[in-house]
Amino acid sequence: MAGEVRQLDDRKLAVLRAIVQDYVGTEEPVGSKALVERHNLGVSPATVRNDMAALEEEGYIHQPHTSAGRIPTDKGYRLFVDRLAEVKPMSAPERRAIRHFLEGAVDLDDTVARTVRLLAQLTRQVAVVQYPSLSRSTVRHIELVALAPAKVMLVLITNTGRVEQRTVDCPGTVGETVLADLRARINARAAGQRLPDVPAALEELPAMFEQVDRPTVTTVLATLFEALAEQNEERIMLAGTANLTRFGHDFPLTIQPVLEALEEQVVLLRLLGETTDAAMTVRIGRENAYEGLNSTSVVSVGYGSGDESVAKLGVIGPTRMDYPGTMGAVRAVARYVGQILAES
Amino acid sequence: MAGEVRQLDDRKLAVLRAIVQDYVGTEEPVGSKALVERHNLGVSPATVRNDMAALEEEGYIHQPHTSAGRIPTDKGYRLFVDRLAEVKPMSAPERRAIRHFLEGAVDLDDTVARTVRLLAQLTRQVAVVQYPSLSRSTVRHIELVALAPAKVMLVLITNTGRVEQRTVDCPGTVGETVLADLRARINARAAGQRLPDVPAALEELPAMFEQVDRPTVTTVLATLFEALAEQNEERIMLAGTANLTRFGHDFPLTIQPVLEALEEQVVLLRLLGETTDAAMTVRIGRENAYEGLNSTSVVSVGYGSGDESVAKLGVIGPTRMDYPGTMGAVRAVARYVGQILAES
DNA sequence: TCTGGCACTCGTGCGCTCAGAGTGCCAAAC
DNA sequence: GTTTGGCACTCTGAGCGCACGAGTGCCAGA
Repeated sequence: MAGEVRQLDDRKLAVLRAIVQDYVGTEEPVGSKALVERHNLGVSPATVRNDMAALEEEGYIHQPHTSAGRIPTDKGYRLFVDRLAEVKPMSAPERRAIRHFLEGAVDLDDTVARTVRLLAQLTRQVAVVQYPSLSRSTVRHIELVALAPAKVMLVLITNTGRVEQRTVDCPGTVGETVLADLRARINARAAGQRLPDVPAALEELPAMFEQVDRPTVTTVLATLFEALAEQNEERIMLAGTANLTRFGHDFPLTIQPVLEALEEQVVLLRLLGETTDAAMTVRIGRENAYEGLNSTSVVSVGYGSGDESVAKLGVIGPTRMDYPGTMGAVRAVARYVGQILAES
Repeated sequence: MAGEVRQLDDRKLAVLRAIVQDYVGTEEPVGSKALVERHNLGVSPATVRNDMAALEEEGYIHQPHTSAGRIPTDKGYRLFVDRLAEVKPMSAPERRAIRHFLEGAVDLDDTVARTVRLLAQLTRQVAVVQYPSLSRSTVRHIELVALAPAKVMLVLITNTGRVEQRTVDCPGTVGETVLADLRARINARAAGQRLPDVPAALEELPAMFEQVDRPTVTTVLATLFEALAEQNEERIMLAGTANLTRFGHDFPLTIQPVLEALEEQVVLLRLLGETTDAAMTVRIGRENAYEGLNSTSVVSVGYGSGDESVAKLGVIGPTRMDYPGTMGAVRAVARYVGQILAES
């Protein structure tokens, strides 16, 4: 790989950069003449043509038909992102606006909702935000409420502000004192624990109750563990689907599988799951595992309160997208959501 | 209006019905010859042509160009829905499947999510489900949890299974006993009350506490009332946007405003809000207040646990949609969600 | 009141041509 | 050796003309 790249001298790389920039802007194959006109490369079209031929030979660009201009391939975008582009930072006013908009949120739902809309608007693409994940967060409080003689509502509140709730059908009548006792003991042991550690912390609990009450206790605990484990813990919010209409000319064909993918939470979760925690991840075209997204790129990054990344967010757009701008917006938004979450 | 309709004899109505049915099926303007071939009307094409001319005169159908077939106008669909079509009931296996699918839900979120996906799948259109509204529901329990010396978390649980939560910053330290007292008193008065009635029921509460604690009490109550009033109580879930791709040929133009509308919860809420409670509402084309939905139809109906309709659900599709089938699906789903909610 | 016939309209698809943009290659210049 | 200008070649897309077919409106006769 590195060998291949080394064969391309600086001017060829400049040509590739120019091709990507122009194509992203105009959405039309770019030819040698137009290229020298718009970027002052200091060489003639003929020279550029030679370079283009070399770039095509290496698989970085491709021409749709003979005698049309060139468009970048996935591999070309990849090189562009890795070596030719710099993340474009947000301007100070933009950063202020982001922060201000996110600060207005009243609760976690609202924060996520605002984040996703903001991201969609900034990038003019489809934005995806995963809720702060349960697996990394800790128990703030667990509440038990009697609804009926043999029916209990269980509410789980996490440090990220998330609330999960379940109704439990108990095997027998549940006394108010037993319930209060159970509530107190559960919280004493579970509060502050990371969610995956909770079952272990509560292991010995049934033994501490009288024989009669044990079935109730175990039933409640079972439901609690279920809520903890529930993979539907992984929720996602979406915005900006209207931006799909700006995808391109041949778009009815492109847009259908994308819309389908967006409807499948599982697909989106896996998509974001591929993000390596620390840095920003860019998946270009066929690099995406999901087939329907083969002509789109995904830019994603982890975010979280404090140092730890507890969830991910990202943007989905056509491979022909403004990578520097998109990456800048994604990074900025992730940073600010993290701050907001840390504060609340 | 009634006068105009009376001028159309039975055969003309039959012709209109046939035109609607054919156009919905084929998506192409339907001509007189094709019409007599596919429906045995017992008359010749020429006769049908005369009837068509009359129908066009009255504004029920319209031809895109001279010498093309006819397509129904909004007014034509309206007449079709009002007088010519019968709601097509779901088959027994379909009903069983619906019920079975909805019964698998674990909580309210899940119920709504399943409902909306089901509706989208059945109608092959875009489905919208409003969460059971807070304003009609009653308080099941209100929970207060101390998070920090001067920080309290407030959790509101309704009889529809919905959970709202807020953190409250109190003016001073809050003692555990005061908190327990407050919790008990709030619940004693508010439990079972309809949400709008809660403020009145808690009016005299601050006076029952010692002077020192009153600021805390009023702050907590203020947040509670805010949570009750919050218009964001009105949440909505959406599914089936991928079905937009089946909208029609000129679809890039049609689809954009629709996607925009779908992103705006406010628009959707107003849309469903127009539903009159009892019966099913059908808004055809320009009958929709929102401009972007001028070439779509909305079929919506209220649903709820028991007799009372606490929320609404519906379907958005092209004006050229299968009204009888869609209406049947919407009605059936609404009925079963109501049952499921009543049981839980 | 319905029907068959007939002339008329118009959109669509097909084949054709032509201009323009872009390329590849080659020989000359730097 | 690299760059440049020139030239022939290719291909797409727009524009045009034409024939076809579907569909209509109207009229005279049943």
